[in-house]
Amino acid sequence: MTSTDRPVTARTTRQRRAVSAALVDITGFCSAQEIHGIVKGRGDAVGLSTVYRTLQAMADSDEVDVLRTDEGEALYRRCSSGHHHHLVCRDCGRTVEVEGPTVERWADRIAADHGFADVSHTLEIFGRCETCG
Amino acid sequence: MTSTDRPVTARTTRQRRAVSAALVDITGFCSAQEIHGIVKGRGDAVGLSTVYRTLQAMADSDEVDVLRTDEGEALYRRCSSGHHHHLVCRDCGRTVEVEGPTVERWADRIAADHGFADVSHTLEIFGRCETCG
DNA sequence: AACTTCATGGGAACGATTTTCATTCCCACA
DNA sequence: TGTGGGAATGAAAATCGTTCCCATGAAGTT
Repeated sequence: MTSTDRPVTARTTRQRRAVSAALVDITGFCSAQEIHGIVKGRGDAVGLSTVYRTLQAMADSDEVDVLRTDEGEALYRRCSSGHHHHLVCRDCGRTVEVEGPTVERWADRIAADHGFADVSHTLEIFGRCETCG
Repeated sequence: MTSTDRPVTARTTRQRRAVSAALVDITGFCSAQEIHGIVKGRGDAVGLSTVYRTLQAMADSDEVDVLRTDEGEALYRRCSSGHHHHLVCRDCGRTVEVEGPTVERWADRIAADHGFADVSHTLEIFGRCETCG
């Protein structure tokens, strides 16, 4: 009785390969539509719905990171596994993955102090990188 | 030559008062539509567009905090001024404003280490509060 | 090759938010 | 107290990212 019954087996299709390939060449975060554009620009024809589905699946299995624009748009980027945060350039989108035992501890502590359990958090840092200085 | 030319004078209207009043009674974060519902439920008729506009204006002048659902929906809540973050209960929406010199410094430092300037960040902590335990 | 199940894609559907624009309302000033 | 005009309102239409539907095509299995 799984909540969302996803397929038993995951298949390797041309479309999924195309999306993965596009993600490799991306340095910063991209929206689903941008990724769709990149894939299409390469001559690989992939439906927009498929791009969304694939990206979502990859997010579920932690193959990509997702973050949200101020306007609520979802941005994707392939990532290393494990818990980490991002330092994103406001101008060029360049992204650096950062880890922070300090913040993790801080967040957990604050939450505990207030009697909150089962804690998680979101944290993104924005700025302008050297190149865009 | 201001980028977005907003009105010279801000007027006090019945609608804005209604939205402000609704915000006072809210403990956690609410969506614009929920706030619209609350206002309407009280008998004050206010257009949805107006609620959106008012909330946005209040956000611009830091009278309310805005955060985004995982699904990208905007949630509003009145707040104290100054830079702070939130500890939000996943179940009941109860919110605690928290300050964290530690994180602020950490974020600035990380950014500086990577050559990023003009730094800002977003941080929200989620958990389950005692009452919902 | 036959078959079963999953995946695809194009367009319709959705839902939150924004815009449009004709109408109504504040409010500074006469 | 009256009034002019910019500001605010709201109903409906427009946006726009994202998801759903479902007939058709492809993967992997036997």
